[in-house]
Order: sequence, then C-alpha cells, then structure tokens
Amino acid sequence: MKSIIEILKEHDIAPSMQRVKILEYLRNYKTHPTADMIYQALVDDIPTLSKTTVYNTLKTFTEKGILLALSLFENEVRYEYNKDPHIHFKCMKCNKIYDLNHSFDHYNDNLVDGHKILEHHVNLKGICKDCLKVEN
Amino acid sequence: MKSIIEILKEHDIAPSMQRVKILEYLRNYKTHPTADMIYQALVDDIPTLSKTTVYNTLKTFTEKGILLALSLFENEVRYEYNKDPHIHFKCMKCNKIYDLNHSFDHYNDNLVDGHKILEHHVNLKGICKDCLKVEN
DNA sequence: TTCAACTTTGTACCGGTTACAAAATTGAAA
DNA sequence: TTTCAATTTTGTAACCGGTACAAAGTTGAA
Repeated sequence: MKSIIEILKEHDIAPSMQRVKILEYLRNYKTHPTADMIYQALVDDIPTLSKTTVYNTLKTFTEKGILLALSLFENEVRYEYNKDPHIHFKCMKCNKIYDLNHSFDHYNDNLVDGHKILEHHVNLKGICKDCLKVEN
Repeated sequence: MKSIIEILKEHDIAPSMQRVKILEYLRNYKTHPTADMIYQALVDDIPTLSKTTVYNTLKTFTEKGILLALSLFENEVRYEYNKDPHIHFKCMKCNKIYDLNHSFDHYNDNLVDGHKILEHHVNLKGICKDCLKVEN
C-alpha cells in the first residue's frame, strides 16, 4: 500500500506531521468523521494541535481530491478517504452511517437533461439491518 | 388549486398570517430557499416578522409533511414544497439548483443490503446547461 | 367578557466553521 | 552551515445558521 507521505507528495502537499496524522486517521478509520472527531482523536498524540489546522488540512485535502466532503443528513460536514464508488445509508434509529456498494457512475461525465454531471451523491435513510432485528 | 388556508387546516395547523405568507412563498417560488431567504423576502411585507417565527414555522411544516427539508451540498438547510418525486442538481458554476424529474422510488420501502429504506436523496453536481453554453 | 391555549417576538446563546495575525517550521540559496 | 523567505501551525476572535427561553401578543371557545 502506498505510504501516506507518497500520497501527499503526489498531490503536491508538503507532508507535515499534522497532515500525515490526519490523512492516516482518515485512511484507517472509515467512520465518516467530522473535523471535531478527527481533532479529538489526534489531540492526545499531538498536544499542540489546533482545530484550525484540522479545518485547513481537510480543506486542502478536499481541494486536491484526496478526500470527499459529504453533506449527509445533518448540519455538519463529514469527510471520507476517496475510494471505490459507493453510496451512503444512514440509520434513523442508531445514526450509524453505512457505505453501500451501489454505483451510480453511469451518471458521471454524462449529460442529464443537458447538464454535465461531475459528481453524484446518493443518500439513503431508513432503519438498518441491526435495528430491524431489535425491533422484532 | 387548494387555498393555503385549506392546506394548513388539513394538516392541523392554525392559519396565522405569518404561516400563510410563508407557505404561500414556498408554493410560489420554487427556489429551495433557506430560512433566511424566506425571512428577507417577507420582512418588508410583515415588518414585525421574527426569524425565530420563520424557523419555528418551517420546523412545524416539515414535521407535518407539508415541506421537505433538504441537506443539499452546503451547510444550510433548504426547504421545498412537497411535490412529485424528483432529484436535485446543483451547478458548480452558477450555484443554481435544478429539480430533475428522475425518480428513485424503487428504493423506498424496499430492503437494500438488509436495510429498510424510507427516504432517498439523490444530489447531482456539475455544470448546468446554461453555463455549458457560455463556456463554449 | 374572560381566560387558557397558542403564536409570535426579541434576546441570548450554541456549535461548527472561518478570518486573521503572530509564532514556529521548513527548505533552498548563498 | 547559515540565512531568510515561504509555508505551516497556532490561538483568538468573530461569523453565521440555528435553537432556547421567556415575555408579549393574539385567538377563540366557554
């Protein structure tokens, strides 16, 4: 697997310690974390870490295409390491977010009603497998 | 067409002046406005209008199923008068939001990977028809 | 007419995010 | 190796969408 430093360099980003740790976290934990969750997870390791750094770094990574910024169903941005095409499902009961391997890539780079589609975000909402079990 | 007052009564909502004007605005202007846009549009007409009233009213309407609250691509909620199933497209250049008449209703009330789907939100992003013309 | 229930309003506050300037770090030229 | 400009990080203050709350206003049925 490519090293974090390699990935950063490929995207013209200087591999500072903070940037390496943040990207490492996002690659390891696929939990669609918020900026604050990332900050909380790393501040023990980097006691001087500033939230502004986390926000700046996530912005940079997103602009350079390393991360995807998700507007899921609440009023906060969540981030994920860019990977195979998938869609999101959020459980209305336990609030867990699942990745589903359904692709809508037939949209991308195509025209729909004359509009050129560059990104697609499919967000499903309902009751997840596990919560369905508990209900019955 | 049903009157605004009828619609409110059908949903067990007392038709106050503020509520009528807010719903009227949303039914007339299909621009997916934010709470603040609605406030700005109505405050000349109702000089004592409070933003809290707009927020309260939108919350009530959404709970009663008159409106849909959309988490589109930014960090602010946008509202629309509930109508035929459709998906959203946002132009990355002019920021206009279009409704597209594509239905994904085959999802609803079905199981996907064992999860029960109750809502689906499909948000496309790209360059709209009009901006494509200007580009060339 | 009365009065309780409901609605609206204004203020203060909250939490996620950004602006900004100072401090720290880096890395390439000398 | 030293220097110094460019980059990165940090902390504080501010911004902005949204909510809590209590007071004031309005409504409608007894």
